[in-house]
Amino acid sequence: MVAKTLIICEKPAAAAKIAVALAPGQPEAGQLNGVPFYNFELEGRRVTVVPALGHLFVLKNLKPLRDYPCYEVGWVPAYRVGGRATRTKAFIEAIRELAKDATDFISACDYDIEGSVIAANVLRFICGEEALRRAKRMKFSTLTAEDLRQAYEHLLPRLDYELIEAGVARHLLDWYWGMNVSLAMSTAVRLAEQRFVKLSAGRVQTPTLRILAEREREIRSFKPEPYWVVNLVVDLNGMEGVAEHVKGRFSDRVAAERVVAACREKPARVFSVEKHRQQRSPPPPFNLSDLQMEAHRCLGYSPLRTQQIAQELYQAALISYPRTDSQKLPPSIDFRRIIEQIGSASAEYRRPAEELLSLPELRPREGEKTDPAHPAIYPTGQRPEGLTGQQRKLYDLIVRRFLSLFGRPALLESMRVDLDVGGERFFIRGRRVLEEGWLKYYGDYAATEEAILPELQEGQSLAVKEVRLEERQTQPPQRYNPASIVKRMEEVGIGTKSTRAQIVQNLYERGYITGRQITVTDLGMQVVDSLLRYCPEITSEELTATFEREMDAIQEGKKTKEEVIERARAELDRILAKFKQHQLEIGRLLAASYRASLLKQRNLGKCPICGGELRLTVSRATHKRFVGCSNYPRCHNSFPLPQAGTIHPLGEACKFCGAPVIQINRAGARPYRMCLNPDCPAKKNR
DNA sequence: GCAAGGTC
Repeated sequence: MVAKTLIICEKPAAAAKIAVALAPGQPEAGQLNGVPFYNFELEGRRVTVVPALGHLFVLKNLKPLRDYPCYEVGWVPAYRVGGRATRTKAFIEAIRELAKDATDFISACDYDIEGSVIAANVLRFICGEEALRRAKRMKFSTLTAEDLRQAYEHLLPRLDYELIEAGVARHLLDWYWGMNVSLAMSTAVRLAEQRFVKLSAGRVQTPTLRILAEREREIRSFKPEPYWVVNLVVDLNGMEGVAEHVKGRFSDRVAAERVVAACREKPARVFSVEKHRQQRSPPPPFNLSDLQMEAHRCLGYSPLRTQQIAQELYQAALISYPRTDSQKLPPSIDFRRIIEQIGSASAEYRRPAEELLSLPELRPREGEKTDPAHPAIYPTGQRPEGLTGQQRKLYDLIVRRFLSLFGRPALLESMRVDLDVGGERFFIRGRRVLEEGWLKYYGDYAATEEAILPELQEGQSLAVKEVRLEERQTQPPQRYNPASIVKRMEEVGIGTKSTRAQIVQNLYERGYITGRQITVTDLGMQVVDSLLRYCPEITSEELTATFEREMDAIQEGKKTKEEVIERARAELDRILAKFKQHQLEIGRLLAASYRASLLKQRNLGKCPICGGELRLTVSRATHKRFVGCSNYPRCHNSFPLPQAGTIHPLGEACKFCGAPVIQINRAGARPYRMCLNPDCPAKKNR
């Protein structure tokens, strides 16, 4: 029998690249139940390259989760857990079939902790312990043909068992902490109130919730304080301008009034005119989190939505791999070809593409961040066809960002004019673009607001149209939105590029947070409070850091997986025992805040007639939903509602009639906003 | 039912 090597890859795209790189000619491509694989001969051996689909095996409790602590878990095929990952069944079966006559095995998954676990589980559970023991390892950091061939020629003689052990420990620790604390909270509510509420906690989700809860507390306890500003409306050679007093905020009204009095009936004299020129370089290439931030800012997409659309564009071969941290684009990418193709595919990119192609050299701006496996996100140049509206917009953002990278820096001129009025000093700033550079390629996404001031001379006298005293209030800190909290998670080092957006989404689904400007619900606040008291470890990003140190120790052979697991169990035993002692009290608090959150969720706004709460209500007679007043039967105010879709209060009053505004989300339709009042004057003219 | 991590 001819020897046969089975090369196991992390994903289909990697399998294709590895096969093409290693095969002497064109590899023979096959399929088993929709799972691609590749055959070729190399130095007298048969080689088969087959992909996994990420993790094909996941941890599952071995007996029903009735009580905690529970540490009995094992690996099972991913398709057997929940209704998801159904495709993994075909992958497991295809690998089993292709492994039948294999004599040698190579792991060619990503050389990181998860990739090592993916390959090890495939080997152990599909190919057998013997295969796991004898398998060799391809080690590469990019999927270029050159790197892949090198990795094959210099095969590591064994798997990195320490890395695998570290990876398995990570899975177990996350399961132990997450499942047990989640189970403890749900059990507490069930025992205290005989009802089930799906509650969860985890190494990443709980510190994230805590960050949001701390911001919520700052906002709730914020006491706005008044302050005053003095503004000067002046005539700048025929153009109206508003100058600000150099002192900025006056905490004392009397002092501000004195300034106003000092300026009254006096002309303004131009005291000084300062101009500065500054260059602004293009922003770096997109990695996933930068794309998520920018798509939120420019297009209003949630990070999860952006990730989904980017995945679709990747699968349509329009952009490179989106789950990357890298802000770098290696010169091996054929920038000239890509820009040519972008320019010829669409009229709107033709001019920018032609301009860039006329440059002597195409060198992109790069950022600092790197990724071991993938470059930054860039368009492939393939002609887009049949895109949905959202896909088209995200693609446009990616293309324009890419083109911007090659543009010259923009040249901006900023101007500061200081004015003197009766001995009081004011200033006004202007800004204009002298050379557009990359800004014109980034188009509307480049937010450079110009404020062009006319030429003014020192000593020149200007007419003062008005001296304004304005009372303002200090503002509470800004709320996070889904994009900024994902960014914050990245900064504090929790979650991964692939999971952060989903974890934030889970916080919404648990009812812990709500709104695009994120508000933490009573339930979310109580979850954080309870855990801060009884399991503070899980509320801190330090737990991730601790895990990472433990993983490093296992990789370096300083600790064994068993020691690490044993210590975690002992710590959890102690924490969970304390939790259990107080579970009735914890359960009552959690249940009470859960009820309060549900009630608030039904509140859509104030009743314009009696000042009560307008509430989402279901009619006993017809089972249809409508909006009723909390003061019923004293107040009979009510509004009809559309019967399909989910309803979200926006906390705003209609500009035209004062009724609360709601948003309706329907599957397959774009969310729309409406005010509750069917007789609103704004609806009359349609 | 309950995590976090890979993937399409």
